[in-house]
Amino acid sequence: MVDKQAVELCEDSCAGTDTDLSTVKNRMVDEASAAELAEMFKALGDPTRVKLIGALLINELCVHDLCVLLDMGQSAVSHQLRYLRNLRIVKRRKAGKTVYYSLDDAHIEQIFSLTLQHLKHSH
Amino acid sequence: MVDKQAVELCEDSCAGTDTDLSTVKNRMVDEASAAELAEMFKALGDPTRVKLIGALLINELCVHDLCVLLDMGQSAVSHQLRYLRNLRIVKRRKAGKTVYYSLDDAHIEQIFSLTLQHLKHSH
DNA sequence: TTAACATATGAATATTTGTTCATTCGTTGT
DNA sequence: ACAACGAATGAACAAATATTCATATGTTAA
Repeated sequence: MVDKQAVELCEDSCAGTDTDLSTVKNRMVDEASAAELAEMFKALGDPTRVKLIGALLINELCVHDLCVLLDMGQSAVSHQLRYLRNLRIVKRRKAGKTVYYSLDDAHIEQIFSLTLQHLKHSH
Repeated sequence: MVDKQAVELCEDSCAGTDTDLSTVKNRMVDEASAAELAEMFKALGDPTRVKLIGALLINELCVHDLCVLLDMGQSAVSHQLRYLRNLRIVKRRKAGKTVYYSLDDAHIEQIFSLTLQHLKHSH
């Protein structure tokens, strides 16, 4: 009872922001969408993967070239490429021994460059 | 020597993709930008923070209300809000005992909704 | 088949991260 | 001053993560 009252007191005070909580709750992103969004952003939330995507934004490239460009071990690069591939951010094409990677998702480029712009315009 | 040749052989084979590595390297996102991009995306790469932002996208809200909306402890919410505030994704306004949070960055909304669209249109 | 090579993968490890718990900091009302 | 409340914080812990190492695939050439 004491607890409930405390909650209500706060809800009252916050009602001053012109909407009540149930309205916000209804318009909020649902659990599933939140999870998907987070999963997507998490994939982009690592310097190595950002660089991989940044490189593939310019050109289709094989694993070895990505290793040279990022100055990283082959295994590490391969693991991250698999990660990106599982999320369909990146796709691969085999040609003999070498495997070429490229972006699988046009939206990534938009999201990527939109955020790049944002960073440039925020001193 | 043997190693160098191996590298060159691979570079040769990859030259077939119409650009050479030095050209790609020059056009690639630099280390600093990659780090900033990753930092930004990492902030968005967690379900809790996605939900927080999702709620604040609709309305300015106090910590307690966010706790109720997300069904989470006050401490956890507060920690995540600080995280978002350090990256200037979110800002706060004090009013007596309660602190109201809102989005600090218009770009976030763009990035957020662009990615939401993307998720909706990918079966 | 054998050797050489490009890539993939599993296990191990060190680091990072999200939440909880306990406590503290400010503010308001008594 | 005191108690009550909303929010912030630091330490601790469990879970997730990125890289390395060693090894395994699969492909090509000899």
